[in-house]
Amino acid sequence: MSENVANFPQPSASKEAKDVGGVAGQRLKSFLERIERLTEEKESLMEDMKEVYAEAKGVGFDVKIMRRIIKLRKMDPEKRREEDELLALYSAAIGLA
Amino acid sequence: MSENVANFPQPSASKEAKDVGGVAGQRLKSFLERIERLTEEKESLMEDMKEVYAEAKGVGFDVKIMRRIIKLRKMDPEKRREEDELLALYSAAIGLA
Amino acid sequence: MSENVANFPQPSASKEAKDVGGVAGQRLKSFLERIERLTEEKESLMEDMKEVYAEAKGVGFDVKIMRRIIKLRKMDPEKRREEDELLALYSAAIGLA
Amino acid sequence: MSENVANFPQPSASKEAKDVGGVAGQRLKSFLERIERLTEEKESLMEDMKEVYAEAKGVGFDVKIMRRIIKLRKMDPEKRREEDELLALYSAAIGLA
DNA sequence: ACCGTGGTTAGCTTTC
DNA sequence: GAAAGCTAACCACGGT
Repeated sequence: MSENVANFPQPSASKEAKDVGGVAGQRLKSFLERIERLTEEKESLMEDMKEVYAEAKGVGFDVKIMRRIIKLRKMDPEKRREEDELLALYSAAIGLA
Repeated sequence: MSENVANFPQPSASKEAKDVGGVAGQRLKSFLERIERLTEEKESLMEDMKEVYAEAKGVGFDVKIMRRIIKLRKMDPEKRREEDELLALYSAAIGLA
Repeated sequence: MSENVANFPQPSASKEAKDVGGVAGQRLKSFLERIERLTEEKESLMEDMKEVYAEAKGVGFDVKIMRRIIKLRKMDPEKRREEDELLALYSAAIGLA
Repeated sequence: MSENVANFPQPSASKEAKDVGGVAGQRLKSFLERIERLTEEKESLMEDMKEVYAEAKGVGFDVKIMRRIIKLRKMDPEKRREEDELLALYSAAIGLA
């Protein structure tokens, strides 16, 4: 297990609270801001997606089914075929319609 | 990677669909029923929990805060202390109130 | 919106920290303990479920497929049929295998 | 409840399976592709975020705490203050450290 | 009464 | 292979 090597200098007597961390503080802030920027962009895209779904729903498409389709299209065809086969086998074995 | 050793016998000519799997089918069914039974019990408990929260809310307690308290009580005190300390350190370093 | 009617008495000068809340504190504690008891039982059941899945996996069943079966068995047959039909319709419409 | 107004024409005798849906099929495909494009972009951003966290971790920062900080910075300060106050009140009431 | 939002839970991925 | 963290689906609540 690695210790927090970024542990702040822990100055025994810092006069200014804002100095806590010093350079490390700047570094941390930078990381956080990068994350926050990316998060904003991500949320923007998620908004867009919601709008697309809403529009599709507005013209009568079933969103839940659309999601299933998206998933299916994303899957490897071979893997999908195998899983479906196994599902059919299990279903038959227990008498599930 | 281990193959599905429980692969059903795959009789080339089973007369009855319900026979697919045979003994394995019975075994599978048993597993599924055990899971389903446990799931029912779990859902019953979750219902009970919801009722407790509802009652607490009814007499004016804030459910969200209650959940936070539950979480805190569940945490190892030492670990919690360490995390809070680190949080305070980081907060100070970036000037977060 | 209702205020927190359970707001504690907020004694202006409580000598003992443990007196904060008084009767309400007792009430809160009781709620929390009920929740925690139920949570324990729930987690125990979840452990049991994990064990069942592990056992099934141990004899060669595919856990992921088992989960799908469980879901299917839980669904209303009519609703399931409708969804599958819609899925087939959409799939055909976009030329998905 | 609104019916699926986008229900496909359901031609009683479509000669070509790929014709199912016709115009609606094109429309659906378009929606799906828009979603998939946005999803790709989102996943790319998520990759970036993971890299930032990995880099931060690499120089010794605690990722879990960073996430807590991000959350705190995102919260409305006033709301946060209120919740913390309530948490403190409840904690005191039940004698939680 | 429905829509939208927030929170919780379950499933999947990845790490150890 | 087990455990943890993250993501996506589900659900219930509050708002309009």
